[in-house]
Amino acid sequence: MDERSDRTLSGLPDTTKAPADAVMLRGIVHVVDDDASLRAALVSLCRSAGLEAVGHVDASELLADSNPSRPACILLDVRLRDQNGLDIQDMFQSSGNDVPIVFLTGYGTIPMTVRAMRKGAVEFLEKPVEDDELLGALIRALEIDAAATTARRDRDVLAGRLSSLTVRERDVLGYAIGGLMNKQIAAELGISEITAKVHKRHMMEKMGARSLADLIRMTSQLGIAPARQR
Amino acid sequence: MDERSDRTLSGLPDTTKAPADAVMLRGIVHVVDDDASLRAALVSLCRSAGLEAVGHVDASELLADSNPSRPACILLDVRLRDQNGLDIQDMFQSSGNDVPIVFLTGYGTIPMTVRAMRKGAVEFLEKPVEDDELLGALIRALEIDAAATTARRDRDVLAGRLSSLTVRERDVLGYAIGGLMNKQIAAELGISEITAKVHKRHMMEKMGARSLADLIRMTSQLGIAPARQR
DNA sequence: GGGACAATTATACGTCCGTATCGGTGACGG
DNA sequence: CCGTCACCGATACGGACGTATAATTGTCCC
Repeated sequence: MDERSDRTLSGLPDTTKAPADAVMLRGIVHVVDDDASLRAALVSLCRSAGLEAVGHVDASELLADSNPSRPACILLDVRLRDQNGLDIQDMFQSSGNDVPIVFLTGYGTIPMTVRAMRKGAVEFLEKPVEDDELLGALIRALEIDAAATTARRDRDVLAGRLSSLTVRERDVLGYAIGGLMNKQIAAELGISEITAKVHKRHMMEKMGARSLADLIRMTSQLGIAPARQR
Repeated sequence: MDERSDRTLSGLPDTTKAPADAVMLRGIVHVVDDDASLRAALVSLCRSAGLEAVGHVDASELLADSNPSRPACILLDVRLRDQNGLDIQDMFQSSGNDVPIVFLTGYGTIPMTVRAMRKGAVEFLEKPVEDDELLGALIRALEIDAAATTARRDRDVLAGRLSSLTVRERDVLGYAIGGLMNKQIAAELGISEITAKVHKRHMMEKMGARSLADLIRMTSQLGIAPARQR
């Protein structure tokens, strides 16, 4: 059953022209600090500025729960009781979670700053920090993740369609985006041209691609390279 | 069998698999420091490590001469006599020159580090610096620019082909990469399908595109969006 | 055993594409 | 004045494409 009736140019809902989505689904700030009183103060500061916020003693919950459906950012103390904030950043990265991180530290050094920023930290702030400066950084982080979230969601839709392809359909896709003719694709797979056409047709339907141009844009977004070039 | 012996996806020479190119055309380190003795010491340190290096009192020469044909990087002191290294970084960016910068400073702060790193600095080092650390950073910067240089060169070739198109050919390109049929392109331009075919043919030849897939990859590399989507 | 699905092949029809060949207009510069 | 170039148009042909219709085989699972 095909229920992709209302699709846009690339077969995806047009998120770029739907700011309501990003506004309705507001971001959340995860405050990670093992000092209970400071944590509470940071959380309440966020809330007073209209930002949703929750506190965490450590980052284990956040590392386990990678919920990519909602914009989020992390306010992370560099020096925790039993962990290093920079190592936590590494763990997020190696687990493929690119949630924006705002660092906060009492005893920061320039090498630490370099390391954190090089790995994509949004900010690296020193305690004591101005409220406005901190909130500004968090808002910026949330905006970054809001954009990343919509992009990731689009990408997941495409990845889902891709995974719905059969082996043969996936084969044909690889050659089709290389600009090969049906006849060449068939020869490459050792089947008749007619069969290749059938696979191609099914593939285009499943991918929701209206044209070869559409398909190529989708695959390049998914990082798929042609199996062979014409 | 095919004859794709020495061509890549976009019809350009495969620079990614030609390390000889990056090795033969070695990078150059531009040392910018207004302290003559320190500048000389840094230059000789680079040369002792086999890196080509030249010294500059200020960055005006570098800003004026944007020679993108050769890999380079800049070793920049944050505090110069009459200029701020971070402002120089800004000027490079606003002039479209993305040459990698390694900062060196005696009195650095974390906010300065954040600012520099956020704008793409490769490293932010404090004086006194270990020779190995500095050289490592410079080598990394040169490698970054070597990759950027080849990418830019490829891009320039494509941009050159694009600029060789006539107005009509450029129009047709915009619609063709949207997946429109010749008939639709002709209707869009208010001309006959035959004429549209002619323009398309010339366009494909000038762009060096063997297939629509080729063309789309080129245009996406150039940041060209379809004029209309099918 | 039968239903669902993937993979395969075939014939046939209309459309689209690329190309070749021919011709006409207007603008620009040597 | 004439060559060059951009732009426009037409006819025609072979091949490629998309689609519809139909059929066979094998596998997996209930």
